Amino acid sequence: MRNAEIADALSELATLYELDGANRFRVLAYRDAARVIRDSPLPVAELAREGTATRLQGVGETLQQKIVALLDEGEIPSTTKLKRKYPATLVEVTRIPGVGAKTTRRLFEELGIATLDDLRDAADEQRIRTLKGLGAKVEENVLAQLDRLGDKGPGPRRLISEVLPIAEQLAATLRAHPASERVEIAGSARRGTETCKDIDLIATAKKPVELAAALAEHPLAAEAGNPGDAGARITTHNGIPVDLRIVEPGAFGNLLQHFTGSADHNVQLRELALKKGLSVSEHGITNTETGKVTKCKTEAQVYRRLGLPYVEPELREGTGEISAAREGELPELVELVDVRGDMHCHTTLSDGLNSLEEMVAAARARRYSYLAITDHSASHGFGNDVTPDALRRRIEDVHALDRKLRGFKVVAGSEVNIHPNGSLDYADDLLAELDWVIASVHTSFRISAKRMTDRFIAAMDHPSVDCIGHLTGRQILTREPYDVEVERIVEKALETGTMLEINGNPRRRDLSEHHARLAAEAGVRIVLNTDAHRVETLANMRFGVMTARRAWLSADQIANTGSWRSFSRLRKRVRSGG
DNA sequence: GCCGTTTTCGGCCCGACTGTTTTCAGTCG
Repeated sequence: MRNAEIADALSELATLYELDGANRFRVLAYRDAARVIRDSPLPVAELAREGTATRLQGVGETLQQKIVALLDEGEIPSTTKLKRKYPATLVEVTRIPGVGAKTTRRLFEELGIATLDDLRDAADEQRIRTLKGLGAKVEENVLAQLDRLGDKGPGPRRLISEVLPIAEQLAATLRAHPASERVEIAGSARRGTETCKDIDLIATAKKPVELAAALAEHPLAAEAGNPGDAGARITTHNGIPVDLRIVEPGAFGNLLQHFTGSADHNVQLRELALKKGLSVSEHGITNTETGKVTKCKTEAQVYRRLGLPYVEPELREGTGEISAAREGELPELVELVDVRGDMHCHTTLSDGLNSLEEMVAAARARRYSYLAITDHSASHGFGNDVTPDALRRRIEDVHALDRKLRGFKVVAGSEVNIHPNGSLDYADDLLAELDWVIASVHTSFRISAKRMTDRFIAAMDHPSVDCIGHLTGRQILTREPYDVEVERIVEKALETGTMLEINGNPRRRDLSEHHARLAAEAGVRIVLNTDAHRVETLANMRFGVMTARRAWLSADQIANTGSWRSFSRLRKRVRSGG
């Protein structure tokens, strides 16, 4: 059973407990555990069977037993029991924004509302207002939320590549406005998460109302609330909610820190603060003894006041960064400027849109020192089928171009399919002629985790394979990762000296930050690649760097932050002419 | 239900907003 399914089961049970009026900290414990399990790079089902799932922060003996029961019986016994009391459909009702567990339970017990359809009928017939404490506004909200849900589901998350450029454009406009002083992007976009649901902007301004009005009148705004001196709220034409908050300069650091989050990071930070007699909020840091409030101009001051060094936004996920900060063990994170080359891109030879020469020129314009050309082996329908002869001619072309260039290395490579049996798409002698080989899976996704893992392991055992491409094949928001035993992959990568790629395509981000952290901690060499299919998408390197930073990686853990010479030395096979 | 450089028991973040209330509970981020 996948981590996501275990997490869903615990999360459902949390809601059932909540409906039942359980201690709210117990409910919180189930939700926390669900999140930790969902994000774990390890197979939690196996850990629970071995009795070692308790090493996950937030999972104790009780939850471990419930996971084992879930595996054995298909459902947690407490869930089965509670479902006799509350229909499972009530869990859906609690997902309506504005309707929580308490309200749902009353609607069920006093009006017999069990499903979303029941809820709509009751709101239509104005029966909700007959309950004490609930009125016409609640009915109005319920109907509005149900309509919205019918359209597209609740507040869709979007890829950061869709959201961040809009955030940057809005921030740039506001910065250029004469009324503005400081404008920063906050929220998940600043932390570099895979998806975002909205945009948070934090600003200080000489004339706050004018700056707020500038956002409300921005051409990207389809709807705007009333701009005031505290800020403004708009929705863009493509439906992204944007919140601008304007604050006095003296508390800019507090507000930026608060709205950058994450929620988990902030909770842990406040817990730490309380132990030091300090209470943290977006307005400042209060000494709980004296009541004295300290306001901070910068985030660094916020952290300093709590006795911590500055914590980079990408690390603020509540996954150990606060204790690392206390110990002075925060990593020095890799930056985009550290990246010296891109080892995965495509051209018109397979399914790319630009020529070899165009891709090289674009890489040089990015001030890289090297670029690997890695068209698909294409036995399975990626654009043109790159035959062995075509690949041989390509190798010659690449080498000829490389000889012409000074201070830049063009690398003759290929992204070779791994067949279901673990064999590769080209003959060994041809693979040996290549300077760089990425092995990837593009077909037969639905095989067992064991067979998929064996497939990768066979490829890593091949002497010509330098790197594994987009390990799990996931496409964020649209395709689940395929089942693969990441621990075994990591072990084999270490043993054979095979590198693992972080694919920077914003749809992939694969390795995920969780897998990348696991692999790098084990000592596997990581490569940041874009898998670009046109010159523009070489710029996706920024998303790869975001994943690397969220995986706590420093430049020295990433192979392509060094010169071509040093990169070359890190490959498992020493090649001629390298 | 989890967890421990102030605790193996007694804690477990903070504030804003909303709708319905005359002081607050529920919900949310």
